[in-house]
Amino acid sequence: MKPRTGRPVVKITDVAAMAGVAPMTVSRVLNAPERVSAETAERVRAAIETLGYVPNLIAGGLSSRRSRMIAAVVPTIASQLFADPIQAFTDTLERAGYQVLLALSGYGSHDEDALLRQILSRRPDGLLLTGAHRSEAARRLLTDARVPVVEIWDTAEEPTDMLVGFDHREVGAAIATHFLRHGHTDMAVVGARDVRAMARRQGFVETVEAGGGRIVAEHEVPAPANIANSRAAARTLFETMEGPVAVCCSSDNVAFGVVTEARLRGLRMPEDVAVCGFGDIELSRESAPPFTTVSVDGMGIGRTAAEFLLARLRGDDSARRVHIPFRIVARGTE
Amino acid sequence: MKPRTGRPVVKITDVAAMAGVAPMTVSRVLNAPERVSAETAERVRAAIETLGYVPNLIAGGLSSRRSRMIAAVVPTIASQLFADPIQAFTDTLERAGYQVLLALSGYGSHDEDALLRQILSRRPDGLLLTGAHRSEAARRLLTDARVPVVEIWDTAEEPTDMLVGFDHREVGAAIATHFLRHGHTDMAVVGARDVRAMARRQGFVETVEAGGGRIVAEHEVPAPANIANSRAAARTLFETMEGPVAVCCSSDNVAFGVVTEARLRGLRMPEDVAVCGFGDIELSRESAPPFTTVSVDGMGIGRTAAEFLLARLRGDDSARRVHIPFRIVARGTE
DNA sequence: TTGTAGGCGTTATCAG
DNA sequence: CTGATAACGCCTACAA
Repeated sequence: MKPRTGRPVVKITDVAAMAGVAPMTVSRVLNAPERVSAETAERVRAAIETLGYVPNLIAGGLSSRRSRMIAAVVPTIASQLFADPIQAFTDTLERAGYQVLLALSGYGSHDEDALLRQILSRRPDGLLLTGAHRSEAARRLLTDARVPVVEIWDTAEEPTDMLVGFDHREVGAAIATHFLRHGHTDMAVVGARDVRAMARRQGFVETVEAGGGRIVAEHEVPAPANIANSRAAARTLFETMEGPVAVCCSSDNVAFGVVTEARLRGLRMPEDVAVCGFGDIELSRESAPPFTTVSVDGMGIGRTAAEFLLARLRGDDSARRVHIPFRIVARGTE
Repeated sequence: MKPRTGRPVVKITDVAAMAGVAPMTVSRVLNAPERVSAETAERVRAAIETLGYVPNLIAGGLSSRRSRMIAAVVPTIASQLFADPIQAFTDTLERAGYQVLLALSGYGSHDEDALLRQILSRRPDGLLLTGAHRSEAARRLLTDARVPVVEIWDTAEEPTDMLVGFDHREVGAAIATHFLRHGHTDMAVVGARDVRAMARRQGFVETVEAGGGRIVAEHEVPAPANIANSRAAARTLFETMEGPVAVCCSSDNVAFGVVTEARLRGLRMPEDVAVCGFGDIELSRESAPPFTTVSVDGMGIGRTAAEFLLARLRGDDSARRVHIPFRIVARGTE
């Protein structure tokens, strides 16, 4: 923006002048071609081509009050976890003529309100937020902005607006049940301490204890969990454990670290160490040995979230909230 | 955007009215607080607070001709490869008050022009592009738009504008030299066929042949290369090879696949199979065994690219082109 | 330090 | 099917 030298950037009036039509007609050729005669459209398109006109969506957005932009907030792209949802979300919206503004929030509770304010100042037509627990201030910000919002990857009693998620406590409980069913009683928890990992942990611990098992160790690694820290935690765990253990990991990265250390130590899986990850990223399937993990349909979540927003943008005001199923994929580490 | 119900979204005139000042004063409080008296600023801030005013950057951008937005185009976020550059780029620009619009281009030659046109229609104040080889049309689009552009992660005789990259052929050559120096003569190439991977491959092959070695096998996997396809390629390679081989992989994902298969087959590394990856992602360091790879300072690239853009935006018009060093990190697979 | 006037480039709306 | 006119909400430039 802001050309300094040479001729200024081409605008709609330039195209209109060259084609011998009103600016509004150029606009129509671009946004509603069916409402322009074929010959006129042809002339206009020729002018656009020779002038190299690129429409100014900032001006268009101000006038139409539609930015044709959807913002998506995810914690990080350093993990594979959110790659699928983002990709599916983006693809679906692009096909509908929207662009996605991707914002990274990090895991610490870096002032989400400030980030939202920044985003909202661009007047997105819709918003995807990861997680479903927001401050009152954030919720007010969002409702005041009157923007459709989809929260994904979590669940809450009262979502801000629309929701495409699952219950992390249930995930933890499912892992516990799975381990218990396979006869494990001594369990360990290794992982990060972000909100959702904590929810999974809680579900796991509760269910283990209710089922007659016990938690023999807990090891924390900083979020987002990397392999190095997870291996370190695993080493500590293996040095102190006194018998077979089933380990509930907060992500596949963590699980990979645990499996790797177990293998290097010659521990048998699942006899000595059972492991379950979370995420079902390629590594869980294609490393050796592959390991058991929780699979969530990330692409489905992304696509559904996009469709919910599109429906709302089409004027369909029904509330939309779905829970996406998850499942444990057993791959030999129990 | 486009509220339908209830009161309309608060705008600058509402704040001005409540604070008893002109709209311009509110604008100043937000954008140049030092030019407003403390008391006035206080009143204005109070009004902003109670009304929940969120500035409209679309309107502001149209007026000021600055979008305060920088667009970044990367092939994918499915690989860890670009996570560091993106993160560093984003962090640096955020500190300077810019937001980053992340766009994914994919690897196929999906019409880059169309993507650029879309992006430019938002009038970004600057652009980061991955790769340095563009069509003439794309270059014209970019120069006509008069936007500062940094190309990263590659090099070219005539970059579009600024450049923070390295020569992929040199990378391939360095791997070849490394293998040759360790006494390898029979080499294989496994990997994707995207532009830059091909450049590395070319540098590798040339240097191997010039150095008296020979290429005994080449295996292709679709881009972006995943572990599964890489393992499959490795299996084929190992079934057909007749002696020790040094394998040049197009990425760490590929190398992980090769190392995994080699380990499962009981092949010794590096005696039977030497492996070198590209990217130095955590997996190369923290999987077992760790493997040799090429390390590039991704964060440095991202930060430098951001700084180049910021300098240009400050009005400094000097050309900026740097080559970022890379190095081979030997980790035991030779 | 604060205010006024005008315009940024496009599209909604209504008229022809 | 096409055009004229008036916003859209803010900021530049200038004036007081």
